[in-house]
Amino acid sequence: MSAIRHALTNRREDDFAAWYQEVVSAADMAEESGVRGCMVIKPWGYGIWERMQRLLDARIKEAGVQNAYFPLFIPLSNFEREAAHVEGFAKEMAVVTHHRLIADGKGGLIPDPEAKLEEPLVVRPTSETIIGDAMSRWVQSWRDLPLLLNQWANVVRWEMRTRMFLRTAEFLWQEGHTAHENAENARVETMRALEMYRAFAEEDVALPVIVGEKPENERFPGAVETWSIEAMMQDGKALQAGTSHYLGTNFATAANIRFQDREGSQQLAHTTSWGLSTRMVGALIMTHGDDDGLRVPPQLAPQQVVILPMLRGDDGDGPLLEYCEELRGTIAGQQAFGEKLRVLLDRRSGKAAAKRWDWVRRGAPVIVEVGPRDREAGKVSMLRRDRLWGEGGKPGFEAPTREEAAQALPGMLAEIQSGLFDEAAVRRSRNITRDIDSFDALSGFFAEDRRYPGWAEVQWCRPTGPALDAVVERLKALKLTIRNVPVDAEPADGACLFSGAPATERILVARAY
RNA sequence: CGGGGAGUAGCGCAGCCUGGUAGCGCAUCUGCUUUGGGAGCAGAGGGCCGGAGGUUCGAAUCCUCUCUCCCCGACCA
Repeated sequence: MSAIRHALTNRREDDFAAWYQEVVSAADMAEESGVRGCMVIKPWGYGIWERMQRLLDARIKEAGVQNAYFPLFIPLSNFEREAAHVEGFAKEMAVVTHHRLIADGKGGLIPDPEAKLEEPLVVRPTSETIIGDAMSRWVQSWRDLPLLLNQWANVVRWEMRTRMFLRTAEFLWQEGHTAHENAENARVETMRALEMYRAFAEEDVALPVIVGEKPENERFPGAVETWSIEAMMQDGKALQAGTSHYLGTNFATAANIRFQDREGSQQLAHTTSWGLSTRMVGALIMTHGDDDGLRVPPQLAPQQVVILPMLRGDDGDGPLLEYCEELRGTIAGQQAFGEKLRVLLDRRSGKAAAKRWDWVRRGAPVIVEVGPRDREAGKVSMLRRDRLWGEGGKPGFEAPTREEAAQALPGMLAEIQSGLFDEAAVRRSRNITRDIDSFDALSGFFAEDRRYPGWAEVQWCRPTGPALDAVVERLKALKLTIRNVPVDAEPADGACLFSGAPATERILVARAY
């Protein structure tokens, strides 16, 4: 046993679910709201989401996609138009039926029966239908295409079982919606968005992902093809971190998105949609968190450096704060990742040593503590969140001069960013097995007592219809799902794990969130 | 939505079985001491016990309903 006294009470290896919840609250990210499945996202958690928004939004705009905003409410008749879409979402819709409340005579309020809506409105679970409606008006000619739109919005899906950030009834996301002249162009856009998500996940979130196509049974309701990026959490489970769909002409047919082509005839547009949500914050926690709380990759940290003066409530505080303020200014003048460093001087009274653990739990990448002796020596005490523990179970402080510290920070933050990615990538590759060639071997690999089973990449022959259903059922008995067909996998060279027929491709099989 | 568990101070919990004016630890505030690594001592503040009904002289405690959270399952972009 180590002498380390961790900042959290739950250990990942003991109870991963309890640990996850402790991080969410101990890192001050979010809390329950009293409304089923809905959470309050607190400043530190929302600050991380805002960083995600900023970095992903830049990538979206770089691709020539424009932001717009569409209504929260969708007329029921509008939503009804695409059959598969309806079937996929109808079970989890919030519906608005009245527009006024009246007193119930017992001190409460009830919906006014006189104020019933002629047509109910549904709260968007996603916006294909209402954006399709707009597109049908905006698209008249081939010259109007491609139409590339995105919106940052909240959506509501009445989930039966919710978990903070991972599956909430209301969540925040961006949804891209594009319309194109033909299938090829739409497919190119589908893959562009997918690659954008991969780059965002790996470069900004430090989250290694596997890019691939979802099997038929996992497709978005109404899609022709669904693609995903899949990430491995520290308990070995998979999390879908972003998806991109080629919708064919399904939604164009439903919404009547037609245009006159170059030859003068009417054509249906081919559309795509792609989304990434606050679920990514959950992925961040379960990938980079440790037994002392969250570790935020510097690219996403609302504050990359936190300065903690050792205040004593005496005459020494003034000069010390002055020294820290100068340090803050010097650091803020530095750049990392092409942006000014985000640095906070935490002036709250109280011992630095006590406040330190707040910032450790929140996962600020670098903590700089400064005491009177540091000031006299022109130094600081620096602590990296990714190398928290030093010798003897004590925090691993370093003591550079103030100038050295400021100069070292940009490189240090870049190192932390890539270090977090490398750590996650190593863990993932260590936990993907590729040598399973029978269903029995698969069962054994995912036996109940295996705490961290990881993922299996196996070969199959891409069955469809009832044959696929049978495969899905067999996997379900092992609590497994097909995550995707990785685009980077080796070609098949053996037999299908399920049918014994010659395999056509490799799939990723895992337990999932 | 089915099975199980839980809601009492900011956080973690005891009290409930056997009804009698609400308690502990941490945190907070005040004072003194301490002062380079998650301080010590003393004192203080803070809760209509998730909510609504009911039983009772009296309900955190017993009964009914309801809301929310957690775990397992079903469902699931």
